[in-house]
Parts: sequence; structure tokens; C-alpha cells
Amino acid sequence: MNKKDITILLVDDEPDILEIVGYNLTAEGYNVLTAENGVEAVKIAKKKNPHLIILDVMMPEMDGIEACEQIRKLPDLQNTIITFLTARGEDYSQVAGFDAGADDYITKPIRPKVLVSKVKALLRRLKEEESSDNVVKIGNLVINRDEYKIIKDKKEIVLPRKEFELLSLLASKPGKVFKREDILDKVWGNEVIVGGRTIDVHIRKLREKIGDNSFKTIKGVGYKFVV
Amino acid sequence: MNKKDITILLVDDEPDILEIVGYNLTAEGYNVLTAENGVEAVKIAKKKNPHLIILDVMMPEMDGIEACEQIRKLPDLQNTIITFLTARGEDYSQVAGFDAGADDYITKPIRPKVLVSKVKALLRRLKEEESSDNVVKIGNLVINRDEYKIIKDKKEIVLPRKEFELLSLLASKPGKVFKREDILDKVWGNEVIVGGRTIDVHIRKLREKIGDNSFKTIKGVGYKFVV
DNA sequence: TCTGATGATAACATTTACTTAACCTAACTC
DNA sequence: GAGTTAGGTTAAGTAAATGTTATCATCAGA
Repeated sequence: MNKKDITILLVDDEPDILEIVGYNLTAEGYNVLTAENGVEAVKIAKKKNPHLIILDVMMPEMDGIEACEQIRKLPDLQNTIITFLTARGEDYSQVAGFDAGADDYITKPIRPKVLVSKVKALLRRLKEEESSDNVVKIGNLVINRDEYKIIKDKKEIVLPRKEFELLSLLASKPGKVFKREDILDKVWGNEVIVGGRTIDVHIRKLREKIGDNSFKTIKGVGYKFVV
Repeated sequence: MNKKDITILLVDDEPDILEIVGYNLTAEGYNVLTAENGVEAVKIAKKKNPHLIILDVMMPEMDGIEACEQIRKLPDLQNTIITFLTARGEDYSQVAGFDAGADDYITKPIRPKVLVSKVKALLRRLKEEESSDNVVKIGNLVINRDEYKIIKDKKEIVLPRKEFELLSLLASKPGKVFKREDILDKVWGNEVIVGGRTIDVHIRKLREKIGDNSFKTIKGVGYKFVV
């Protein structure tokens, strides 16, 4: 993922902080959103789905801890990284913050350099999590969605996109039969209209590369991947 | 399955990790067992048959990979989900881990929230297998509509689509008599017109494959499936 | 610009499911 | 018990679905 595509939501009631921190993060190439209180923060988080949220603990309207709890409840934001801004020594907030679902905290006064490197570190985690999430193992196959590659019996196999997507779909639920229409929907998208033999040809290529008996045809229905 | 009934075996040589991860998983309601090395892990796994095993790769005595291999050999633990804990960047362990039979890996440093959600995701797989509503059991028959397959006395039987639909219909209400017209409606669709002997022929094939006495003819009415 | 990879397609082959026709059997009616 | 009716059986025919291969347009990268 590119830095440009990373969105950070910055929440503090002091405009000075928003500006200074916002400036530094923008300079690093991140996409920065700001909010001045918890209510606004939750609203923006819901709408924009940021990757990282930096939350001041002490705020009017709704404090950071409550905002954090609210955000954590949203299903789309389960994987968002949340970090608090706390005045040093406010030990309480650290404990309460972790309880509320925070991942880290940054102490005020803020030193921009430190903040930026912390943000980088946090986002690095995000990347890794993504990549580990996108690795699936079925039988002797390892499917790596990030790198668009397959490892079969320790050997790497490179598949073109369509073939990869198709395999990836079928292998996501080994044994389950995917109807032709479902396959078209998910691999080709439901606007595209392709000829009747297109799926077959791709299945054929997969059979060639991955193994003939991994793909079963259910006539009149579709295909399934078996281990 | 209730969370209380789910057992997780956590294996790491660092007590800190055992404590922190153990605490989080226990707080989620899981049943947590711990081991400090591979040997102990295998022993406990054998005895307690946990649903999920979280294995540190680097350990004294027996490392995680070897432990994983040993565990995978045990017949009772074929369906156990195994996930590794690996230090970031230890790319080697990921591949070797998958080879040894692991299903996933989690990178250190551990973010408790992420770990918990990953554990949930892994266990969801387990649940899905158990409670998929597209599987019907009648007597010694298992009808799996997702996979379009029939299991009779632990043996898989492959049926063509019409036969599958027909069996599936009749077996949906064992004992109930389905009128010929109803069968035509549901299996063939009410636009199609087929000859008078078509249903009989399909019933015959089912009798051949599933068993003669499972299908009773009610003359002048239709057919029923009996256990 | 050229090259090779990719993905779609057409045309044909092959396979399989499904249907039908023709004949057979059992049961029921009078 | 002959006639009638509904269903059983079989094999063969047909249509539908899928497999296969070669070919072509497109596009990204050298």
C-alpha cells in the first residue's frame, strides 16, 4: 500500500495540535483528516474508514476513551489502529485506553519527529497484518493474495490475474460448489458479459498448472476445488 | 458450540507472552491451556485435544515447527487449527510453518486486539463446518447442498443434478408423499413438459444408488422417502 | 515500436445427463 | 380371469453442458 492511500484521522480539541501534527503527517505523504471532538471523530471514522486514528484523551463533548469504544464497535473499523494522545503521567488514561481497545499511546508534549516515527511503526504493523491475512493455506497449496502467487509443494507458481482470482475464489471454500453465475459475478464482475466457454478455458489452464484432480466439475451447476 | 467449550493451547517459552495472551483469550471466554516448550505442548495436545494451538516458532527443547509436525501426525488432531507466532521478518518460518502443517501465522510483536480477532476468525472456520445449514442428515445419509454431494455410510456418492435435486426434495421431508405434479414443479420447473416415464426413471436410478427400500411408491399419488 | 503475456472467443470434439420409446409387470376392477 | 391402469425397466437417442485447441485482439513492459 502506498502512503498516499493511507488515511490518518487526527482528533484533538486544540487547533494548534491539529495543525502542527497534521502538517508533519501531511509532509510525510499521508492523507490527514481532522476532528475537534469525539462525536465528530466517530462520524468521520464511520464515513472515511481511516487506517489510523490518533485520539486525544481529554476532549469536550465526548472524550477519547468513549470515542474509542464507539469506534471499536463498528465492524468496519475492527482493524483500525487507534492510538491515544495523553499528557505524560496520566497513567490512568493508559490503562483505560487499552481497555477501550486502543493499540498504543503517545505522550504529550508531542515531539513531531517521535510522533512520525511512531506512526510509521504502527502502520508497518498494519501492512504485515494485511499480508498475513491474505495468505491462505489449503492442502499443499499456499495462496498469497498480496503477491499474486501460489506455492505448491514448495514451488512457486505464477498465475495471471484471472486465473489467480478464480483459483483464489474456489479455494476460499474447498469443497463448496461455485455456480457459474457466481464465478462470473465474483471474478469477472457482474457488468461484464463473456462468452460461454470463458470459464472453462480458465479452469482448464488451472487444471494444467495446479493439478487435474483438484477441480471437479458439477455439470449444470459449476465447479469446486477439492483438496 | 459455546466459547466455553473451546480450548486453546498456547505455547511459548516466554512467560510474559503466555500471561498477556492467555489473559486476553481467557477474558474472551475461551478455555486456555499453556505449555512452555514443544515437548510439553505435544503431550498436552494429545491429552486435551484442543481446538486451536498457538505455537511459538522459537523455543528450547523442541521448536514450534517440529512440534507442529508431531501434532499433525496424531489422528485425533487432524482438524485442529494450528497457528504460529513468528518474529517479524522471519520469512523462512512462514514457509516452513506451512509445510509443517500450520494454517496461519501471527507476527510478533503481538497486538492483543488483533490476536483475539484473528483467533475468532480462525475459530469461525471450525464453527462453519459444524453448523452449515445446507447439510441435512437423514438416517445414514448426509446431503450436502453446498458441495452437491451425498454421503452414505461414510462413502461419497456423486449424483447428477436432477437426481440430486429429486433426492434432496424427497429427503427434505422423510415420510411425506410428494405428488408427481409437485415433483415436476420443484425439480423440473413448471414450464418444462416431460414425458410420463421421466420421474420413474430417475427414481429407479436413485433406488439403484441409494437403496431400493428408501423410496416407496404410492400408486396414483407419488413417492416418498423413508428412513 | 516490438514482444510476449493475457484473456476472450470461435469452432469443434467429447462427455454426460436427461428423455423417450417400447416393452414389461403388478395390482386392481368388474 | 380378462381388461385396465399405474408404474418399472431397459436401452438407445438427443440435447445440453463442458472440454479442447487454435486464433485473435489488447495491453503492459522492454
